[in-house]
Amino acid sequence: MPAETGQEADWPCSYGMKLSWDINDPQMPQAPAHFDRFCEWADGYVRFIYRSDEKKAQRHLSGWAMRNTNNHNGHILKKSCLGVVVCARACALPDGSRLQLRPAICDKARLKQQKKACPNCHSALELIPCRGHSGYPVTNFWRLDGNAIFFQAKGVHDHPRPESKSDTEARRSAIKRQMASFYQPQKKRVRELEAGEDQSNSGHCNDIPSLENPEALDLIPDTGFPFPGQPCCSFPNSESYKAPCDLAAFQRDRVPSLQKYPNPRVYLPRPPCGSELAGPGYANSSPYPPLYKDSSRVPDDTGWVPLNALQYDIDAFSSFERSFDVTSKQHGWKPAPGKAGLGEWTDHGQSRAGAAPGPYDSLELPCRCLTAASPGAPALQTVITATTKVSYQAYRAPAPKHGDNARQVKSLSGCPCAPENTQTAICPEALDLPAAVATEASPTGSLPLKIPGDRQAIGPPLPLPREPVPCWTDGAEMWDTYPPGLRSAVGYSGRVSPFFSCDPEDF
DNA sequence: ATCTGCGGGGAAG
DNA sequence: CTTCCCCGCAGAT
Repeated sequence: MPAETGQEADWPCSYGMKLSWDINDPQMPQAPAHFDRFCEWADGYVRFIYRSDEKKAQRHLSGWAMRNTNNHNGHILKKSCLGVVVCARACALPDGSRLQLRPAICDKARLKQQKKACPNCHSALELIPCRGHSGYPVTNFWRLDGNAIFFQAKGVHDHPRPESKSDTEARRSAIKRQMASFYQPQKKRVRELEAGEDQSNSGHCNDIPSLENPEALDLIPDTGFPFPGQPCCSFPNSESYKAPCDLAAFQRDRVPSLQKYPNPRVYLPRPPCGSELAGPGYANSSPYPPLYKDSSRVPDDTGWVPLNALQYDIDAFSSFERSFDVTSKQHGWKPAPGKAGLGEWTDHGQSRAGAAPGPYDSLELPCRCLTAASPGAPALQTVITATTKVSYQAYRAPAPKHGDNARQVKSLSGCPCAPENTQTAICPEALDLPAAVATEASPTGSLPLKIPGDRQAIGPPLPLPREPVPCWTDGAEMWDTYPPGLRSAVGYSGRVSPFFSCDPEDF
């Protein structure tokens, strides 16, 4: 029977990728020998098999903002990515990072969210849609079968990570707990202050702006609170990790070309490490062919650092909107160090032409559950894309035409990632290691042929880790017991303090 | 108020 | 026919 083994804890590779299956298969692997640990930031064409009692899997959670999408198949839940909400001006937060809010899942709530202003510079917020799957949003599929929950992701997120839901929830609960004993006394004080101060709320700061607003607690820096940081997935393949990642160069090459487009949206903080390179969508439709040149450069680590640990909560900020006018004094976008001239985010438009992948780079380094294997190994070879009520209910075997090929590929891949080297399990991001790059698609620059639908995935080898990433969470309950912040307890404090302290110079 | 899942239905290839 | 997406409904949080 399937059972998690002790060694599984350190298993750096996805079991889901080691088995040959597709979410649409009539029969899923029976009694898997092992299960994957929950991957909150699944990205790329990956598959995981979770225990049916895995809480997060049961809830179909994801760090990405995924909304339910009807696939007309009651057995398979399909969810598509909503992208990320960012400041239209790409203003830099106090710590230099960028705002990356989690889009509300509910349409109405999302519209409402977008009407709000950037909590940092007050300019408009912008929703960057996900186009990581051949121009369409990345999709995730969930299927409960027996004692396992099968997960399959299709597409490579082409945008920064939004704040994860678990981060938000954990942060709030932790902060609330900590503030519990502090709240009452401060609340009283705030009221006293408010009573004696300007009520206009214009360009004004309160010492303690939002204790009145529970949501605002999200903005309160809590240096003593260990953020979960990004869940760390292991880097299965040391080779791919070292790989050609010359995303920095790639980016340099790409940026100029992006400027030729109407609405270039460029995130430059970090090397793109590959999503576009590996993603099928980009492989065949991106106007910016991947170029690999100088691989000697080590990408800097500035810019789009995911703010998972500390995302501004728009609602929370509402109180600030009422109380402060930061617009006039707020600094605008600042080029990331070393990226001057390249990081300009010029696009303020809301849409990208057609279904083509957005003309912008994603510097954010989404978690790639490097389940892929060696650079030459095919990624997940999904043949059947979504699930259609008809095909699924008919339980018809995968079309031989493509299915056979896919199977072959699958068997070949077999998750060669083998890295069982637990050392590689260290989160590269935490170590500031250069992002790994996946070049499988075409180290030489050649592009995979355009293949309709998911079959594209078969062509390009895997979406290799364009970044260090990892997504394993340590234990289902890790969110309740944050490990020391991998990314930034300090950053959190830094980003928020300005609002909290209301230092006049910060506004 | 939101999240989440379901299902109808239309558009596009 | 397949695959996508949008929309509304309803139950759960």
